[in-house]
Amino acid sequence: MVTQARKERERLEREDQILAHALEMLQQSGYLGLNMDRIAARMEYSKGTIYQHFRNKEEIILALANRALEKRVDMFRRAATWSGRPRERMAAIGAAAESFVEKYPHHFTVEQIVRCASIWEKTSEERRRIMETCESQCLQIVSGIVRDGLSSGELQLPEDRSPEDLVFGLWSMSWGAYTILTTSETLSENGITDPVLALRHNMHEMLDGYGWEPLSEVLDYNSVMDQVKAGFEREQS
Amino acid sequence: MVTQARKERERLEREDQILAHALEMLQQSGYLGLNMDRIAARMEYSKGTIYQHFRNKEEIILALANRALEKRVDMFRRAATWSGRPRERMAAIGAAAESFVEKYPHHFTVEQIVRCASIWEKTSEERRRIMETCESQCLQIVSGIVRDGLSSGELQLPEDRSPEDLVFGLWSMSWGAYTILTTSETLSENGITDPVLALRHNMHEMLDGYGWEPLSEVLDYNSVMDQVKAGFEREQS
DNA sequence: GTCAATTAATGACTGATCGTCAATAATTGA
DNA sequence: TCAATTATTGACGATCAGTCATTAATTGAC
Repeated sequence: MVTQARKERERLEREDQILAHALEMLQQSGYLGLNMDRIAARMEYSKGTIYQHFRNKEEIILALANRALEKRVDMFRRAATWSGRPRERMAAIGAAAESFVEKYPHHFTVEQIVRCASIWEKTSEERRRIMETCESQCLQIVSGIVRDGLSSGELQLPEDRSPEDLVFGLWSMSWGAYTILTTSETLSENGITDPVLALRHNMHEMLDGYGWEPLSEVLDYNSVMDQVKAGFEREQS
Repeated sequence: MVTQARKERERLEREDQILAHALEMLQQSGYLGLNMDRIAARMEYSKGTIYQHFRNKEEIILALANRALEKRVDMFRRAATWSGRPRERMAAIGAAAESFVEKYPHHFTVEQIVRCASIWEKTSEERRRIMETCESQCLQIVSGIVRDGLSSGELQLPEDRSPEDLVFGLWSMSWGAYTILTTSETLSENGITDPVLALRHNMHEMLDGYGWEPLSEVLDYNSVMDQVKAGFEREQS
C-alpha cells in the first residue's frame, strides 16, 4: 500500500522527464525532430515504457501544449483581478499574454504544431477536451471583462456585436502577431522593427475604435502593462 | 529543336499535375497524408521521375504555397487600384484578402504548414526567396495605401508609429483570424458565430481607433468590400 | 522464505515512407 | 544505323512510429 504511492510518484516523475526531453527536442529541431527512440535512449528506458505513458507521439505534443495552456489560464485569471477600470484590466490581460509568451516561449511552436499537422485526430478525446476547456476559460475571462465594461457604461457595442466578437479581435491579433513574429525572418527588413510593441499599440487602437473609455490618449496603458508584467516577474522568483 | 519546345511543355504540364495531386492529398489528409509514392502511382510515373521535378516533399508544399501567394499579390495589386479614398482602398484590400481565402481555401493549410513544421529549412533558397518576395510585395502594397492616407491628411499616426506598424496590425489580425477559424472547432460554442464578419468589424474598429477618416460610422465599408468582392467574382467566370 | 500471480520493462520486429542510384529504355542527331 | 545523350524505372537503404511476445521484477498469500 505504501509502495503504491511511491510507484505513482515515480510514474509522474518519469512523465515529467519524458515531457522535458520531448520539449527540448521539439524546440531544437521541430516536429520532425521529436523522435521516440531518442527520447527512450535519453531516458535510459526502452521505447515500450515510453509508450506506457503516452499512446503516441502526438499525445506527448498535446500534453506539452496543455501544460502551458493551464499556466496561461492561471495567468489570465490573476491578471483579471487587477484593480482598476475594466479597460485597465483588459490591458492587464494583454500583459499576461506577453508574460506568458516570454515565460513559455516554446508554447507557440507547440500550439502551432497542434493547430496544423494532422495531430489533432490522433490524440485522445480526454486531452483534446483539456485543451478546449483551457481555450474556453481564457475566452470567458476576457469576455467577462468586456461585460464589466458594458455594465459600467464605459464601453458600448454596436447592436449587432457581441462581446465575443471583440474578444475574437484581440485573440486573433495576438495569435497572428506572435505566429508571424516567431516564423517570419524578414520582419525588420519589411519595416516592422518592434512587433511586440506594435501589437500593443494596435490592440489599444482597436479598443479606442470601439470607444472603450478611458481612451489610450487619456490613460497610458503601456505603463499599466509594464506594472502587471513586473508583478508576474516578481512572483516568479 | 521543335521537339525541345514540346518536351518543355510536357514537363510543365506534368509539374502542374504533380501539384494538383499533391494539393488534393494535402487538403484531404494534411501534411502527413502527402505521400510521394502515392503521387507517383496516381501520376502513373515512377517516383524517380517525380523527384526530377521536386527535390523533396517540402519543395512541393512550398511550390503550392508560392502559386497561391502569387495570386494573392495579383489580387492585392488590383484591389489597391480601387477608385476611392485611401481608407476605401484599404477596405478593398480587406475584400481581396477575403476573396483570396474563398478562392484558394487550401492556402491557409499550406502556409500554416510551411510556417510550422521544419519545412522551411529543407527547401531551396530560390523557392524561399519567392515566398519572401510575395510577402514583401503584399506588405508594400498595403503600406503604400497607408502612406496615401497620410499624405491626404485623412490619417495621422502618432510620432512613434510607422505605417508598417499599422499594416502589421491588419496582417496579424487577418492571419490570426483565419488560422483560428480554420483550426478551432469550438468557435460557435464560444459565442463567435460569424468570425469572418467579426474580423471585418474588428479591422474597421482598429482603423477607426487610428482616426482614419472617414470613420466607419460615416462610410459603410462593408458595402465597399461587398462591391469589390463582387468584382473579383465576376472576372473569375 | 517460497512461489504463483501479477505487473513492469524490453527490444526485435513490422510496416510505412522518404530519398537515392545503378540499371534500363527512349530519344537524338551525326 | 548506331553511339551518345537523356529520361525513366523501381529495388534498395535508411529512418522512424508503434506493437507484442518474451523476460524481469514485484507482490502478497501461505
